Amino acid sequence: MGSGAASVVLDSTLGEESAAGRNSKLPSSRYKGVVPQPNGRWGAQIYERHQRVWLGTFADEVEAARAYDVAAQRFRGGDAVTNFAPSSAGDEEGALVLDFLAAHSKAEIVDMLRNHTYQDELRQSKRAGASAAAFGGCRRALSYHETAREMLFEKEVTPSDVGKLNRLVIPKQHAEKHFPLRSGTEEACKGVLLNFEDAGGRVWRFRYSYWNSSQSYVLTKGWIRFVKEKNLKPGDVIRFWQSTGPEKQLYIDRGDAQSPVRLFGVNISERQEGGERSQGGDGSVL
DNA sequence: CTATGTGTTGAT
DNA sequence: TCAACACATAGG
Repeated sequence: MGSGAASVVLDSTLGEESAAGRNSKLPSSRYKGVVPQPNGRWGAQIYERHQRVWLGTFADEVEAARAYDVAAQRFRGGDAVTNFAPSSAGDEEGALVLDFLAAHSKAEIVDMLRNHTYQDELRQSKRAGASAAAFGGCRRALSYHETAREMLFEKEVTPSDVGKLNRLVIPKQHAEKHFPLRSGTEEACKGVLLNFEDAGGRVWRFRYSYWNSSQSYVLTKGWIRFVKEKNLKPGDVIRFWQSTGPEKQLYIDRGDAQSPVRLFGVNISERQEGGERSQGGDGSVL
């Protein structure tokens, strides 16, 4: 529970009382649209037409404040009062966000916030949007090192991933999102060949398929060669990327080799305003 | 049982 | 519109 981050700002009017009244008052949030929950978590809410619209609960107060900001901008437009710097059409990143908000109904946005899937959905839309933009604009082909790309996901490889099983398990969640296989078809059964480019520009070809026996998505043929070549050890992190252009070239590289995340020359790997996130898996930076 | 979200009220 | 507070109830 008590995430250390939240500073305990005790109401000065409270003093030291409440010896009898066991229920000390809940701490108010410093953020608009954020309300404390009895269990130490934080709720987000926005009002519309005299009615409260619940935006979900969050472990992190700042995350709740962000959720409110998203809703505020969708519900009330560009001049909405927000906790943190609102997305502006001025910068590329902000324009993307605004487009995304405009493209979805209020109910959809609320749903994403309540389910904590907003970040994921937004990132997905960025991928599509970037492709579309690249189609429209007349730009020369980008060379390898200039290619705009975006990280899809990363995995800390397990002993079995780099062992004698000659396969890498791709976490189901990520596999189904980024490398969908039409189940039931021969595509899912026999698998498909996927090409990945590494940091050195070398192309690796892996067979990608679904194993019914273990209900997992795996990279098989070609994988062990990559392991040996890169000297992958258990605990190493590998990352999967995809170019944001229309070619949708896939990339793979080691996690430490931190290459910058760029989207048309704008570094989008920086944090937005505000704090950190700690929740499970998804909430990543992008 | 706990966590979530609603009913409701008084304030701004 | 907003948040504080109490508490019903959703959900594991």
